[in-house]
Amino acid sequence: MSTISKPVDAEEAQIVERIYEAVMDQRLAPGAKLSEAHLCEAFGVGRMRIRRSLLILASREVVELQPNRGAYVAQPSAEQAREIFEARLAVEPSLVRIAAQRVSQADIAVLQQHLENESAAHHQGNRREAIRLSGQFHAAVAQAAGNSVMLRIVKDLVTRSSLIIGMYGDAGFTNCRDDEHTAIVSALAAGDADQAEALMRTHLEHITQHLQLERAPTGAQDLLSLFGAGVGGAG
Amino acid sequence: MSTISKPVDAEEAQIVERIYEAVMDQRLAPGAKLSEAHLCEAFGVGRMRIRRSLLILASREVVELQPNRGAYVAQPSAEQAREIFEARLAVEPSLVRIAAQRVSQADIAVLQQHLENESAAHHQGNRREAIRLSGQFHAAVAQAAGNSVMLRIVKDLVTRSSLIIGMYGDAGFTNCRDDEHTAIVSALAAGDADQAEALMRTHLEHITQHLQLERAPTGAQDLLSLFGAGVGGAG
DNA sequence: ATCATGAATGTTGTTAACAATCGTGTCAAC
DNA sequence: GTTGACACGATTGTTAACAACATTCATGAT
Repeated sequence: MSTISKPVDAEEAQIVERIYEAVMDQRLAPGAKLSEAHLCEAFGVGRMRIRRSLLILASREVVELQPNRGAYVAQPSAEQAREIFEARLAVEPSLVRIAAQRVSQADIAVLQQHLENESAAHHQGNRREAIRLSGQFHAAVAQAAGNSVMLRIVKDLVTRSSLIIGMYGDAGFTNCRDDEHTAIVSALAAGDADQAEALMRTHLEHITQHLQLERAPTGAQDLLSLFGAGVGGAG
Repeated sequence: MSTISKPVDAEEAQIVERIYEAVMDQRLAPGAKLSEAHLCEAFGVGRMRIRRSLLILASREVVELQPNRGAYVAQPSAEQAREIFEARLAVEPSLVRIAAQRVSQADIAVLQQHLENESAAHHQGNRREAIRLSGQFHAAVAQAAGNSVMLRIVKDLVTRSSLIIGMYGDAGFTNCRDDEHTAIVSALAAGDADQAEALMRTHLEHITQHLQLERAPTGAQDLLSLFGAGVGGAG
């Protein structure tokens, strides 16, 4: 819907954007390998473009670049997960408050359309689309707030949240409950900044509560992260 | 003092970090050209490293990459400046609240040492150092809050704030008034989250008030941005 | 004198070949 | 049967040369 910026080149921005979306709707699982050659083939571009795109994604911590080993979709640690949701809790309530003070009718219409799309995806059982839209809702709020700087911040946080939910979330549990989204939009439409902020806060808390950060993360790299640091233990 | 992360390579991270600092203490003015060849010479590395570093900096919007023209230190527009300070106002009060709930004695000691350094730089008339430290103070708060995700966000915002102050700030006015920093640290030491948050909010508002966003930005590219679009004027 | 034109120069962007590293599979030894 | 070493294949990292583009300066015409 919106390229957040122009990382120097339109074609390159598109590659970054598509990988972003693939991470967001969990087509790319945490730890998935992103081979240069495969990406070159997939996008039909030279290796240089892919490398640059991967570097951008790495600088946003959506992928991890392991020297001489390649690029992998990031696997946020439990600590990083905590920090990311703490950051969202610090940013998004303030953000929705700003949005409440500034939304136009057109913005409200966009958000309501978004809610309908979410609902439709849910009823159609289109899980991927539901996840993607439920994440994009938070970016849509940032857009309604009219602050592209915060939009980028939120978008990065939401994308990494998708990874976290994929690793630590209850199986089958989607990003957000859409009825909570509906309530937020209602508060925005009513211009009730206090309620919008409160609803966003509880919404984010609900998401956090459905994480099991103490659980060993699911994925390929478990043994590495478990045993990589040393052999110490209670034995 | 702290490399925020490991963008794939230590040497590369150092280049990025040093350019960051040069922007922060206004050794690199907004609009300054960053020639690849010059940077290669300055850092003693190959062109590839420089290009990667510039790409990272561009993805953080600290430099702007103009196709076929080169890399320039970013020149935030008035609108971007508004968004950046709005973002800081949304993030940093919450951040200092978190810090108040979590700081250790060691963190307080670090912050107080920082205040002394700021004060010393002021009294010695070391303007660059004063500017740099006054920006780094906000990053130090993020570090005290124990959230590296928010640390990076704040660091990016503060760095871009330096550019904004360089373009729209009163001449000779430094980033922050250090006595306000002192008050914030006092509130943190007392564990008074409410006051810390309030102080940070007013502090940021004070900075914003000393900007003149409607003024034509100062800088090297003035003539281009002023006359690029047309010849109109009061002859 | 001013402006347009065009070559010359310097800078950036791209490509391809080469070097280095890592993972894997095989084979021998214990 | 398991373990270790070794060589092979594959992937990433680096370098250098080349191409494309923009800027600048000189030249000449109006």
